[in-house]
Amino acid sequence: MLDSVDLAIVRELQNDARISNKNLAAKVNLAPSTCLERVRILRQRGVLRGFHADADPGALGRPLLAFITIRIRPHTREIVDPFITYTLQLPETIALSHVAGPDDFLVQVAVRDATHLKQVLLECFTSRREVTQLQTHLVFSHIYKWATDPM
Amino acid sequence: MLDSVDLAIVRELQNDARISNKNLAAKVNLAPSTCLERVRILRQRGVLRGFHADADPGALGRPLLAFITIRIRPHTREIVDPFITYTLQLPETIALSHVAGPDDFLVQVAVRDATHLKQVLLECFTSRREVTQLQTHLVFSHIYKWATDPM
DNA sequence: AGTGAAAATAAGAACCC
DNA sequence: GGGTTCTTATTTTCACT
Repeated sequence: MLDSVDLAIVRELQNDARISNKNLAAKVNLAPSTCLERVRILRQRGVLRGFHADADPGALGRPLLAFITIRIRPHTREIVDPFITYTLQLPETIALSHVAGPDDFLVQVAVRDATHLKQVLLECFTSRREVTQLQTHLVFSHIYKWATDPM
Repeated sequence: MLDSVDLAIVRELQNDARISNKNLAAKVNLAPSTCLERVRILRQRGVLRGFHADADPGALGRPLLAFITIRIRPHTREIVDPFITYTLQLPETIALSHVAGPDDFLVQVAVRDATHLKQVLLECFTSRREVTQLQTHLVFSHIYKWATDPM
């Protein structure tokens, strides 16, 4: 499906999405026009889903990160779907994972401080009837590997 | 610190890091040269930390995502630091969070299939002496909100 | 800080191998 | 599928406000 040149293109764009097509082409040993076409196809096929700036949450007034594991009951579509919609609409929510395991959801939030976190937990989550259990993991440090390693 | 124009620039780049400077300038009502300078300063100040392509893990041969919560003992620097280094070096690791809460670490992994996941769990984590407890959450769906909502 | 115009550079299209 | 060239567009610098 993806050849080594495609993988190289993806890797470069994972590391720097704002690299110019000319530079990208040079890095992967292609002519600019060929490289442009490859990128276009990768986007069209959904291999490259988007390009996003990574902004410091602290600079944006949300220095505190936390993971919240949540169990809800009953775990039916009628309860699950509205819960997902509700959680995603919260400005504090950064990411939401629907998971199988000890918990049902893993919500990542970015907040101003501990008071703000408490408020989100109590007012947004524990107050909801379907939420039966909730655990909070305060994030000390978070490292994201933007580029996928080869297997 | 950041005025509303800076916030608008950050928001646009979070949504599309490959937007041209010309278009970005038009969206935030600045001249291209002014916009370019603002972006330069935002990068220099560390507000914008980088720009990354979001690639489909499935297309890269890792369709299965999982969160692994890990407790280690003892929780001392001599044990913690090597554990972090070790985990980050695993090709399957996508993200690592050092957290306070019921668990010590939250590791996000991308794997080929259930067999690969089992292998990672058994060979990479449970086999390590410092790992005292481990729980796996298989990810059904994962939604990431790239742009930070205003508070 | 912000702008507009000029020079340098890159993108994108047409065409060929 | 890949490359070269050419036209168009964008980026980036700089003198000025």
